[in-house]
Amino acid sequence: MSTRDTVLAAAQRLLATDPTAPMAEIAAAAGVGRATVHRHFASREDLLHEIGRRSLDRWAESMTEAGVAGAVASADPALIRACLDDMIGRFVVDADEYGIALTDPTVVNGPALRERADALFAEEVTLYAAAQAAGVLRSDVAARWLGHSLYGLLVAVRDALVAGDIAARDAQDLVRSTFLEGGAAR
Amino acid sequence: MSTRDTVLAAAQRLLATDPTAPMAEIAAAAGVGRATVHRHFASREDLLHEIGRRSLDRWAESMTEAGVAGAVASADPALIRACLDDMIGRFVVDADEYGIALTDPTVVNGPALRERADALFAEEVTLYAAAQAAGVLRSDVAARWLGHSLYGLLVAVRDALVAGDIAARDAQDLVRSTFLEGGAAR
DNA sequence: CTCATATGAGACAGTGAAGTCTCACTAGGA
DNA sequence: TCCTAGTGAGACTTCACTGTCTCATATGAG
Repeated sequence: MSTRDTVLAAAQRLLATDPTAPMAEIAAAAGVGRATVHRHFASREDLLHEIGRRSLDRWAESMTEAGVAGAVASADPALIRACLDDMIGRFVVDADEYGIALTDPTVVNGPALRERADALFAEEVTLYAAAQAAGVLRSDVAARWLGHSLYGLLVAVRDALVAGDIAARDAQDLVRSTFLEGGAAR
Repeated sequence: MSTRDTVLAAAQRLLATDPTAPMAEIAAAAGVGRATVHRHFASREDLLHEIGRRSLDRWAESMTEAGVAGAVASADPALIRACLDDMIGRFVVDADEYGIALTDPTVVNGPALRERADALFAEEVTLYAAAQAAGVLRSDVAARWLGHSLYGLLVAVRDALVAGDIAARDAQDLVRSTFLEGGAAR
């Protein structure tokens, strides 16, 4: 792994728990001199921006790999449901690695990133809308609300993992099950 | 409203979206001089601590008013369900007014606040556990996970409101319904 | 009116982090 | 061997924020 990637990885890990961690700490966590960090990222903002960009890349990638576009186009309930399960699983993994961007406004800072995040969310919502049309998801709530609620569950996973209340291997099924079936007894 | 309360309210509102907002911005948002803020709160940490304390107060108050202790003691499914609905509604209102700062390390900073937050969460979880025992909530997931997922939905509400995707008056029912029934079609 | 209290505005110094720069060292290729 | 690129360490400047202070002003009670 290149020095640049080492720094990025360390920064992602560190900033997830402390978004205000100074550059010196990030450098130390990466096992690198402070000057070296600045050789690869002109400013702190540059570093944050790059993390945000990568997070969005991963988000887009996960939707592509889950076959969101195809599932939406198919309008097939079984395919949509499978795509949904797949995508949720990928999101849980992503959130674990790229979790910072979840709640921190300092990461997705620029208007360009903001706009791209909105576009990705809109793409994600097309799946929810298709799922509603196909009878997979309920239609009495806004498709965008379903998107927000899944996002909220990803935040919940992070908190639960930090608190040690769930096992990492259970996270995916927990989110899928809670997102789809809720918490009420059957 | 006293100047002190004005500052606190402004700080809560501002710090909910930007926990690093400088004192000058907080003062400006409160329509007050920077020196005045320092007259009421010796340091920034004091201010944050007070916000954290008040938020936890409100949390505790909401659980008391919802009758959590009584519902748990009763073990009555109907009462527990009513208490749950009541509590969720209060939490949605609280989250709107007090921000979601309860997991932000910059707000809940001291070990004392941290400990109290843990205790309150534990108290909340007793309701989920009682609900599981009474057949109101599903028992195949950890009670603490249910707590985290509700918190996640509160985050979702905030985001959805900011994005303009839901109406404030729908928030309570949306959270109740999503928390209990999930997003799958019936 | 008089006075006490609270405030706004602004000046001030201290602090910590960001960013720049230099210099010496190391590894690897020509 | 020599040279180049990348690095660590550290000095240094700049800057934003914090916290303190002073002084003039407003407001309300007596």
